[in-house]
Amino acid sequence: MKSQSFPKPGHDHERCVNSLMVHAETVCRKAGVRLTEQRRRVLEVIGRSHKATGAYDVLEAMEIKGRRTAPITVYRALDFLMSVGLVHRISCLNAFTACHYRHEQSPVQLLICKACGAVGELEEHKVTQAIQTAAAKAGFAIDEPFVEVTGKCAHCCTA
Amino acid sequence: MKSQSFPKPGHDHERCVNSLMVHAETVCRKAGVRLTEQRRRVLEVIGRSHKATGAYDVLEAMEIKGRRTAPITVYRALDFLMSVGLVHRISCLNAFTACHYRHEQSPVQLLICKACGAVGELEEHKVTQAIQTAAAKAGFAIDEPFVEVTGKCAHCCTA
DNA sequence: ATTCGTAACGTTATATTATAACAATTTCAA
DNA sequence: TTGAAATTGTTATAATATAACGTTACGAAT
Ligand SMILES: [Zn+2]
Ligand SMILES: [Zn+2]
Ligand SMILES: [Zn+2]
Ligand SMILES: [Zn+2]
Repeated sequence: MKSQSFPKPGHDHERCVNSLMVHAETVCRKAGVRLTEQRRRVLEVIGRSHKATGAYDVLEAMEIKGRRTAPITVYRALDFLMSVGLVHRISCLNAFTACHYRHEQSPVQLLICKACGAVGELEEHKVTQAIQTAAAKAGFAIDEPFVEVTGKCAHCCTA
Repeated sequence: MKSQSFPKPGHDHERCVNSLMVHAETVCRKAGVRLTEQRRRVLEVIGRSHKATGAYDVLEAMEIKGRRTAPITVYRALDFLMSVGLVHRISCLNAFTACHYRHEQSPVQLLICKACGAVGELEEHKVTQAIQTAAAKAGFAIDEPFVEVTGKCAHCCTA
């Protein structure tokens, strides 16, 4: 029901980043897990935009003076961040996006704008329920529903 | 609305394959596109099971006397088969599955059984509509909705 | 039947994404 | 303090996908 719109172009993204990192601390503390330096760095990089970010883009962005960490380091951090819901995987792009919202692990629908690359999120119970109902009719017990929708966001539609 | 159930274990799969290939001919003829030898071979391999098949599994299965075609050949055939709706991509698995059904390009929901690996398909308008409604509320113009659901199929639930 | 443009395929090389295996280090609590 | 578990480092490799370009096959028009 709680429908999160796309971030406006030109918004103060610093605030998104700050809020994201504070939120991350909270989430991890509550869950009794550790937001280590590596995990924080990866989240920071992914959070720098609302677009999908590839694992190797993260890797590159984390590079300090030509010294880069190994891919596995990024993937490990990503796995962790996904496990606590701070990052979503966008499987149709083999990429990732930071979750700037506050849903609590309930299924999300990802909207991917092909024009500007931004990723929006919906948390529509009706969608989840429709899937649930349809699956049940087929006797299928849902583990996890992945909904990824490509298209054009509101800002790009009017532009 | 038209809900396709999972194929029963032990069903006569030869019939599925035959039907699939006949259907493929029809579809291609109607669309005025060519179901070439390579494309046919790729579809045959993927159609051999109701499971998700990786591109390199196809490649391996197409091998004749140690002579294997190049990956690009398989990917090209896959792109073609997807374009005419004879194959679906399962992006959460980086794999593909033959479409044994007769929906006409309308959005499909893929059900992936983690127990037996089988892939079922739904064509629930209610799901598509719920997504459409939710997206519209956010001002998002849908290009294509991808719905992939992992879980346990009816046969594996009772087993 | 010949010609010509396009679609399909072959060939080689390479890009991109992701994980395996095992050692070293850090953390936290008993 | 010390020992088990979690995290990270290091090296190597697996798995998935595409680029570039030349050749062949097909089908329509002359
Ligand atoms: Zn922002
Ligand atoms: Zn956009
Ligand atoms: Zn079958
Ligand atoms: Zn099953």
